[in-house]
Amino acid sequence: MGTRKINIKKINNKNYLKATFSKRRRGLFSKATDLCCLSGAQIAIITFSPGNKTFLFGNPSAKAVLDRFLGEQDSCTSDDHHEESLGSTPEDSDHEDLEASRKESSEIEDVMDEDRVNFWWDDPIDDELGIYELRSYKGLLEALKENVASKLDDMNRREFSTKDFLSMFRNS
Amino acid sequence: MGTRKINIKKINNKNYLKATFSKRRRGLFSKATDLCCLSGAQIAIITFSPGNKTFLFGNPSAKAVLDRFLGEQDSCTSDDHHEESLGSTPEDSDHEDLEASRKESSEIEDVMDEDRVNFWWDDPIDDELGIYELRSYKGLLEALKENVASKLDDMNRREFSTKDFLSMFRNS
DNA sequence: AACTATTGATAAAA
DNA sequence: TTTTTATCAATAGTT
Repeated sequence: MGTRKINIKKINNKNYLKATFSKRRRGLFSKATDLCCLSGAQIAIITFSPGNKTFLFGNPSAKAVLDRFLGEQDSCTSDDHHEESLGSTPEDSDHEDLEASRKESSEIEDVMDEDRVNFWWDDPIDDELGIYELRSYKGLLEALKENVASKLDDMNRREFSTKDFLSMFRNS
Repeated sequence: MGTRKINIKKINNKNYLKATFSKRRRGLFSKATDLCCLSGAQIAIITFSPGNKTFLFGNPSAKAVLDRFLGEQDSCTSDDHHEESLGSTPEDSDHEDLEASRKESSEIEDVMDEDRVNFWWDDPIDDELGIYELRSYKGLLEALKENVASKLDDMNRREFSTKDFLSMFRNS
C-alpha cells in the first residue's frame, strides 16, 4: 500500500518508526471504527506505542468492553491461547432484518430534536459517584479525549455533518 | 477496497454481516500484527462480535497488555462517553498469536509524538497540572462540558460543517 | 503535514 | 465456503 513494498520487520530508524507507527495506528483505529459501524461489534484496543504512550480505542467505550471482558473472564476462567474458534453462533431469524431496518429509520427521525437537554454533557456531575463512576479525573479525561478524538477523526474522514455528530452524543 | 464502494453503516443482512465481520476482523488483527512487528508496540484487542463471540488479539499477549494497562490505571478508572451496549452473552474466545516482535528492551527514550499533536485532546494529561490547571476533575469536567456544549450548540444553530467544527479545537 | 504511486484489503462474483 | 477478481483505500517514500 505504498510506493514500495516493505518487509514487516522491526524498524530501527527513529523517524521512520515514528511516522509509521503514527500512520498505522490511525489506520488500525479507523479499521476498528469501520468494523464497529458495519457490524455493531464491541471492540476495545489498548496500544502502548514504542514511545510508551497509551492509545485507547473503544466502542461503545474502552471501559465498557474491558468491564464486559473482565466480568466474563471471572465467571468463565478462560485464558487466551486458542487457535481459530469455530464455536456455534446462534442464528437469528429473518424477520429481525425488517425490524432492524424500521428501527434504524425511526432513529434517524429522532435526530431532529437536538435542542433538548438529552446530551450527556448536560447531565450533572456528581461529587460522589458520577455517571462515569470514575475515581480520578486523569483516567476519565484520557478516555474522554481518546473518544472525542477518534470520533471526530472518523467523522472528519467521512465528512459527517454536524447533525450526525450531535446524534452520536445523545443520551439513551 | 472491493468491487464496489460501500457505505460504512450498519449491515442488516445476516449473511453479509457475518461474512463482512469475519473478513474485517481478520483484517484488523492482521493490521495489528503488522503494527506490532514494525514498531514493537504492545497491543491488545478485545472484540465481541455481533454474534457475541469473543475474539482476542495481543502482543506480547492480551493478558500482558491488559495487566499493564490495568496496573497503570489502577487508581484511575477510565471511561468514555455513554452509548447503551446491547447484548451480553459469554462465549468462547479466540486468540490470534503472532511471532514475537521483540521489543521489550524498550530503549526508545525520546517521547515521540506519534499523533498530529495539534488538537488539545492529543496533548498528554499531566498528573499534576492539566491544561486547564484545575484542582479537581469536577471543575475540569464542568468547564469542559460547558465548552463542548456551547460550541456544539452554536454550530448546530449555524449548521457548521464538521471541518469547521474541528478547526475550533486546534491548538494552532 | 501534504502528496502520489503502489500495494494491500476486500466487495462481489464464481 | 473458499477462491478469484476488480476496485477502493491505506500508506511508503518523498517534498
